Amino acid sequence: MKYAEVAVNSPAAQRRSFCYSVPPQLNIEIGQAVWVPFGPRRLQGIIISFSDTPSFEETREIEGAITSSSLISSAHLELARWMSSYYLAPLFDCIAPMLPPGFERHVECFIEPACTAPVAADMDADEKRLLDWLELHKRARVREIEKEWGKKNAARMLRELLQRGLIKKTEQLSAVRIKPKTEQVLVLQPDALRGMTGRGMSTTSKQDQIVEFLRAAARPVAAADVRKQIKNTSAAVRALLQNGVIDIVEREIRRNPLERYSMEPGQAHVLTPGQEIAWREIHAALLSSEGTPLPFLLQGVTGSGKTEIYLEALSAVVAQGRTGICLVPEIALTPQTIQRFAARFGERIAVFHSDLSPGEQYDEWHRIARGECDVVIGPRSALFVPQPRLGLIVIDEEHEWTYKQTEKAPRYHARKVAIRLAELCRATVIMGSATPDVESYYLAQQQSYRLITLKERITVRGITPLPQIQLVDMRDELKSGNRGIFSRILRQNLIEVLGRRQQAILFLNRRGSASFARCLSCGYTVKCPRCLVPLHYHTAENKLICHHCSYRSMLPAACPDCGRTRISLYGAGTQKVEEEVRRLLPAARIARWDRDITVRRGVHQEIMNKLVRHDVDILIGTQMIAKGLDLPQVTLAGVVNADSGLNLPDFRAAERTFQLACQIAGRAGRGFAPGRVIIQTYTPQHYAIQAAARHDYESFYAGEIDYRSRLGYPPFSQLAGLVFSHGNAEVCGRETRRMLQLLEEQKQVQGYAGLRFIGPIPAMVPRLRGSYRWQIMLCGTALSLFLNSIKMPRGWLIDIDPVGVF
DNA sequence: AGCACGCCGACT
DNA sequence: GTCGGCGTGCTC
Repeated sequence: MKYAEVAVNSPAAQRRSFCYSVPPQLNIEIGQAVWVPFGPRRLQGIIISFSDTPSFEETREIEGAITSSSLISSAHLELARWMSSYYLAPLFDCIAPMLPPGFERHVECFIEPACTAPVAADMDADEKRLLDWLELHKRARVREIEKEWGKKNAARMLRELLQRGLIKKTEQLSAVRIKPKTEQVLVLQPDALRGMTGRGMSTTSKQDQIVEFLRAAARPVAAADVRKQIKNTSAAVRALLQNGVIDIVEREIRRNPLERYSMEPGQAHVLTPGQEIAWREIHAALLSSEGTPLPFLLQGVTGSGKTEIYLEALSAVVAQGRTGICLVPEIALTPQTIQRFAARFGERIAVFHSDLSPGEQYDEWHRIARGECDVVIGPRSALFVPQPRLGLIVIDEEHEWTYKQTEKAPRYHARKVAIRLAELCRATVIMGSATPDVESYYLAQQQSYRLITLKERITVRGITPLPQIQLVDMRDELKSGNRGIFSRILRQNLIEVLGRRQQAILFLNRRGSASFARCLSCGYTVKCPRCLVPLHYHTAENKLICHHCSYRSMLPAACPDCGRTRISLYGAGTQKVEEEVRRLLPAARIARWDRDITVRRGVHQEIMNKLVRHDVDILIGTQMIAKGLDLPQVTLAGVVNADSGLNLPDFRAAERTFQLACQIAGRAGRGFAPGRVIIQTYTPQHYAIQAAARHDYESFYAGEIDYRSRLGYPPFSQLAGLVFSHGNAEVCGRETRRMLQLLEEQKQVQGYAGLRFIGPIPAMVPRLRGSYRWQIMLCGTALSLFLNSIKMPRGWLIDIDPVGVF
């Protein structure tokens, strides 16, 4: 007897696999998908290994194969196992992103009336109504009944009626939602053609027109295309089919997401001497065949030609007969990048992301699996496409936090997973950024990565210096009685830009903007007396709370610093900025670009087009506009509130602020006119602000790494976040305190030195979907290993290496 | 997730 | 007394 370890698609499975016996007649391999019995139902599972001895006493049998061959390569399976153990995530959840789109299917439950005559005596009115309703519908989904009668009520009634044998429960697999798309093709039958000519072609009947059209095309033509050329063809086509003149066959067609992008073939750029030096080093590593090369960290300011290096490297890998993956932070914001890739690789690229229709995803995945794509571009999930012979993974803008999955398990970081995957495939990794993640830069300093720097910025003006940055101390504005959003100098510059018929970008750091208290007189932000971090305002309790030590206080009536009673919750939204600009410059054409207005598909493109056509003078937006915009007419970039992000209860706040300020600075002066950047701040002395103003990554890094080492934050330690959610606030508090005690005990038992716990404190989002949320932070080393030894009850969520706050 | 079981408070 | 909420354990 043969046994198989199966990763089953059930939250109950968690990180375990389940052992099943393999029926002798069933021929299956590792990585194949199977149906397995699991409790009372059937689930999808993936075979992860075989053995001759069962790892469980009473195994059940695999019911059958879903696919005829393996879906997952051994490298990917190994990657999934590693992710499961490192991120403490269910094994199946780690495999799921590697499966073909539309693969996951669940069993639906149906209810139908049983044949037995109902005994009316012991039924209530609702139950009678339900039976009548079922009699009418014959067969209904449990979901529908729940919707009609309410979840709890439905569950109770169904249980009782089922027990009394008045209804039957049946199961059925949910329908396959994604299939290959096909079209009907008209094929001219060669011998039938002779008969036609014999009959004379003088008439221009519909039939003749169609035959003539097909003959001219000299190949099978889609019925839809014929219909487009010749109107009202259906009767004629039917007749031709009946007479055997043509045949109609189904042909599989590809849904091509690249059709949305224009694909003008582009020429390979000539590398500048600076790029040439960088490229030579990477090229040498790509050619070398000894083991896995060290990952590259390519540091270069906006416009220094990182993309050109990526393209060169991918071309070189493709020339070796291998393939590449290029990760981008957010696909919707990178049409220009995709266009450049399409120009270089033409049809042999694939775009893979969740905005594609399910059909497009399906087609792209299978194209990739067949080895038809040299390069796959996509967000973090594109890392898991079945790219054969993977030779290179590019991670563009590697510092971006979109590379961390936070909302669902596995809460992985694409950078870390990419490096692990590259090890397994002996592939190279190139990470690029103008402002590398401090942790990445540290690893480069430690020689774990190879650092390559591109220093020159290239625009249409040739090698161009970065735009001049001016810091504006907003406290001075307050002192001189200006309580507006804009400083006098920013106002002046906006007016000038409009006068010169150029464009401006106004950037607003909205994260946490309304959630801390600031004195309007002196600019002081209310801080925790114990931890000195800004207190965070929680609407639910109407209190300020410290996210380090749970200190609480009311909103102070007077400023603790200057004593005046001008404390208020600080924050200005994009709408407010827009109003202000309209008041200030009534003639300006303004566009707003943030999360609120970009839910609809195509809105990005709409705004982009307007900007390019110069139908917009001033663009106002949040983080979203900091990235990727390449508009030559933009000569002014204003950061309205550079330091509002600095006050977030997040040790990466300074890093974020620096990165955003640098990115914004990169937006201005990309055309023929030089650009200007104005940064408004209440803390001009802060090293992140100072460094950003000088475009000085090195000095930012020096300040930041010093801060991190003093506080023992990453890269000098590892973090893990534990979040507990529960409908009852009391239970939440109790359970998190119990967990903290358990953690402390385990720390003692296992002798973990240098491990500390922060919390329990309410999560940043203290209530979510009716549940209260509390969190505990762990700061130490080898946290996956440590947490592995702790039993996590229901309701806990684990985030290893969290980015941002919960 | 779903389901069964068992424990306590609120009622006929 | 018992109905039903909710916490807990189990699924190869």
